[in-house]
Amino acid sequence: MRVTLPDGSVREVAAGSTARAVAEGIGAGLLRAAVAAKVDGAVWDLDRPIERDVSLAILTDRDAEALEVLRHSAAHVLATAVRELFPGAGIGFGPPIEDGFYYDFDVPRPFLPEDLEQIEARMGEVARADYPFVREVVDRAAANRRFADDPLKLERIGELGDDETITVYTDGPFTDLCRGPHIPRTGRLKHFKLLHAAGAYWRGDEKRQMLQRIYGTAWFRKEDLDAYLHRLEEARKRDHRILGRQLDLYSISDVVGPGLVLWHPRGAMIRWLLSRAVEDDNVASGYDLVYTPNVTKEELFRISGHLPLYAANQYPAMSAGAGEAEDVRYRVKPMNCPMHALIYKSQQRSYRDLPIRLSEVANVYRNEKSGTLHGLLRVRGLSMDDAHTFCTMDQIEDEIFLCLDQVDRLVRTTFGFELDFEVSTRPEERLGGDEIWDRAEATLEQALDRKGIEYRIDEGGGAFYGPKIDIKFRDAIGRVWQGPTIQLDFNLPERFELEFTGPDNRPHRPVMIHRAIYGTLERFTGNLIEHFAGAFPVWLAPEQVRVIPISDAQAGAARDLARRLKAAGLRVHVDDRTETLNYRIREGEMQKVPYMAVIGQREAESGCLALRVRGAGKKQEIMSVEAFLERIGAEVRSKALSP
RNA sequence: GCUCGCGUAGCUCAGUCGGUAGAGCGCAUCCUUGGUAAGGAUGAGGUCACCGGUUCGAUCCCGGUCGCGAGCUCCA
Repeated sequence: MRVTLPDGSVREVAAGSTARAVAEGIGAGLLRAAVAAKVDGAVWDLDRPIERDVSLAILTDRDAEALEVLRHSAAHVLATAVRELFPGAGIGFGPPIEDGFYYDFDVPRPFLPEDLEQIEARMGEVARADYPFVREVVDRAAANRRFADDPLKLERIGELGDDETITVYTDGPFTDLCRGPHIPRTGRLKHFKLLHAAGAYWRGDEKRQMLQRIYGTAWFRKEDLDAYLHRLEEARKRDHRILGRQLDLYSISDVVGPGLVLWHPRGAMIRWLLSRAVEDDNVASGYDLVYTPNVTKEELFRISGHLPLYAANQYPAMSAGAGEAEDVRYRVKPMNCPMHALIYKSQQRSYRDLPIRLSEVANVYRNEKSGTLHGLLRVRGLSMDDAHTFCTMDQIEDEIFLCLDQVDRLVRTTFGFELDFEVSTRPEERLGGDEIWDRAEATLEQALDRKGIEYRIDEGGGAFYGPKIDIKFRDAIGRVWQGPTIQLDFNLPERFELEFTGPDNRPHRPVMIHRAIYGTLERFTGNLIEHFAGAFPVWLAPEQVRVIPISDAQAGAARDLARRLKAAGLRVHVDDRTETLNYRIREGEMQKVPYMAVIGQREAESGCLALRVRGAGKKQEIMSVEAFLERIGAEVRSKALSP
């Protein structure tokens, strides 16, 4: 039997040999590091016999796929411990996930933090017992017998096709229905931690029973585990809900309602600067600005087709205004597109008028489920930087290109975010013929190709009314957020009977493109708070300079300086409270003000300032006011990312 | 929306096995006029989320409501 290794070399081994034997033959170091094997592209257990000629790669603790194997095995060890401590616990699924694993259990009461400690300790014992993970192929009858007491597993077995091999894995006292593969022995699991428990519906279906899910993480090296836990800690410290309060950016009041944001002056400044940035870019890019009402007759959403489909997400209807018929109902708008469509429709359009690009930073309200609300990231009152382009099929590519340009400027360049593109294609149920979809999908891809952008394809992930481009971005600590979307729409033009007159003097239907760059100002601001950990770049900082006189004697000079800086368009405060210098410096640092200009006797006399740069510690620079203005002015103009 | 947990001063949190509460920060006043991350003193501030029940008595026990958190689900 011939085994081909990744370097192209071929080894002759006896049929029924294992990947472990091959690794052993190559070297003791590789054997020690070996976790699993890749056999003809599929991940296998190290000890699974190989019966035919294959290509084989040994997966070591440096391979991402090996880490998945470890985590999946950690889930089994977790289940092993739970089964011992909570006999009779039903077992659901226990997959590896990004950064860890979970396992769902059917138990009479939820797990408490004390339970997790106990379970984690027991997991350690299971790991140290160094049980082998034993793979067995069983037939359906045997599987059903073995899991007779586990209805959740029986359900899964019932779904397996007749052509599928059913395997079970046993580690010590615990046997689980599982496709595998696993680490060879539980002793390989050394660095892990249980993180938290929460309810989770069986198969994610809220109509089905709720299981208790335990989340954990596992790594090959202690440093990796520590780094991950540190990353969690770091993320906690960057939480925009905490920073939002500390920096006095926004609040959400019970009295106003959940998911409805009160923007305080400092947060409002950030929001205003962001919306100005996108509006400036819109105008420069050839969009027209429009404004539309916050409430409309419900009829509008009947025409658009959002009722009844979307009604659950809308605030309930209110009755008509004074003097109108009782049965006229109004709704707060959850989106702008129908109104923009009506602006399009307000006059006859010629193909010569297209594309027509309408943009609006607008408040819309969506009655999101209470459980989904989360600080600024998930709200009910949304400020969308919305735009709708009406164009011909032939113009789509250029219009998409324009959107991608905006994304590039406003998101990638301005904030240094790495972007990740995904094209979602036609779903099963859709509007419009294949010919239109072929063209539309190809056009999206052409625009991306033309811009030299790499992208993934989410096959069948598009909306019923058109394909789209989803753009995700990665923040300073590696977290991925949903960013801009560019969505084609064949439906709304249909429903509103939008037309333009073509060169053939006949009516044609335009295509609509929905697009948001920031998405919503709430979410994007929340992302930025976490990305910058509250330390906004100078152009975006609500307070750019804090002027601090050392003693009362310099208060006048400090106010003069502040006046000069404000005249140059800067956002400046003077902190001349009767607190010590140390105290005021500390407060300025904690408020993350990018620059503090300290004015003592020497500076007051020489017309200079002692500049303290945020985060730079004791280092200070004495400079003239002119030099400072030049420096900060350049940073604001260029939207510099530091300090 | 569902499951579980939580809700004490503006903030962060102690505490009360049922007898109406405490710290630090912040705030106010006074002293200190300070050269780069907390100078000192005094003081004000709480129907212990809200409604109902049990009890001689509830912030504490029970039920409900609202809000928050972790998830599930969904999405910008």
